[in-house]
Amino acid sequence: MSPIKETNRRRGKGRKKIEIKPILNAGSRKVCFSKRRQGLFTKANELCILCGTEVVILFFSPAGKPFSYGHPSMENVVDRFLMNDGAALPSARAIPTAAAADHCEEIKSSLTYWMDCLETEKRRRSQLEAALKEPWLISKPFWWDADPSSMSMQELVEYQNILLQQLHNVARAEEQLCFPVLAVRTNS
Amino acid sequence: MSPIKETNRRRGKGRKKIEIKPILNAGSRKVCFSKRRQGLFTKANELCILCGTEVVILFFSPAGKPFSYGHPSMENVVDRFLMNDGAALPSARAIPTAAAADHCEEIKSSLTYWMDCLETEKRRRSQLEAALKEPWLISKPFWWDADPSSMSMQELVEYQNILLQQLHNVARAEEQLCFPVLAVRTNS
DNA sequence: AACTATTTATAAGA
DNA sequence: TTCTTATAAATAGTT
Repeated sequence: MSPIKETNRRRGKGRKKIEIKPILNAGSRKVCFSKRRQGLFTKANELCILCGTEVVILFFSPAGKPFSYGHPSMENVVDRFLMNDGAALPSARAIPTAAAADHCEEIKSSLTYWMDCLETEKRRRSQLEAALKEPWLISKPFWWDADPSSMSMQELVEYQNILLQQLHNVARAEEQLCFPVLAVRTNS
Repeated sequence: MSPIKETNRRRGKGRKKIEIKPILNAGSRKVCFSKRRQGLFTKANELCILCGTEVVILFFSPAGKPFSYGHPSMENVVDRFLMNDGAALPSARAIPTAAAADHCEEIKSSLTYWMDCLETEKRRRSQLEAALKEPWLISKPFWWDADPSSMSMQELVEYQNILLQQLHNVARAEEQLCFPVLAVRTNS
């Protein structure tokens, strides 16, 4: 009857329930990430306003890009958070807002001390990481997306083996789906 | 007929739309905070699993109590984040010997920063040491790693394609390493 | 803490 | 990417 734009009717098929598990497809993963990142920030913001909460959210996208949300500001909250843990360093907590020059020297020497400790820790950590020798396994959330062009030959071979092993697992899983009885027999 | 507990029926009157503004009543604020904190953590966790994202959330309750959520671990993400931003804090290393009161705040925040780095380094080192002692932790890339035996056929095929593509990439990378000249020619 | 009527978030599809 | 829509999920108010 009416010249309703039928073309624009019933376009989406609506939300389906999804299982919470890794999204294999990189495109879908990216879309999901964008939507949910926004949702998370919105929720965090509402919480701040409703309850007067201070919040910081830090994260890395699937592509490794860092994001942050902070209210009132990232530094502020991180700072307060660390101050809470910082019982180990009383001088850091005792600084009045208007800092006295006396305290400044004290803080400065603390700083030097802690920076030295940090250097030592970093050195130890590097050694350990070198021992692990599988940086592409450690740094990539979805290891099968790792970039081979930046790997050494040794890494390539190790990575290749893992890929082949996983392909094998996939093939077995496919057999199980197609011929469950045969598969069971094969296993026994 | 049935001894249904009519007493317990239709008790709530359902959700109302609320304006996002500070909740004045302390009791209501606390309840709201509890519910939404849980919601925020749930969302963060889903994002981690779905997209392989690393996330940290820090915040303070209205009562000033600190909370944190982190996946894979708070330290890990804060660590990566700060490492990334680290260039933004050059002053920390360049503290002048004669410190002015003006610089006190700056130094203080640097101190907090470096203490944080130290903590994360220490924890990270513990993790690595633990991993070294347990080879099975290393050979299993991640706990969320795709398990073919629980995939549908469609997922299996998609995963298989990703793996095959990646194997192809690995093979090319190996060629590049072995015969750089040939590889260049192939590309032109 | 448990219950629901609603609002809100979001998976799929265009 | 952005929009739409059906539906799943979160949650405000109440008990």
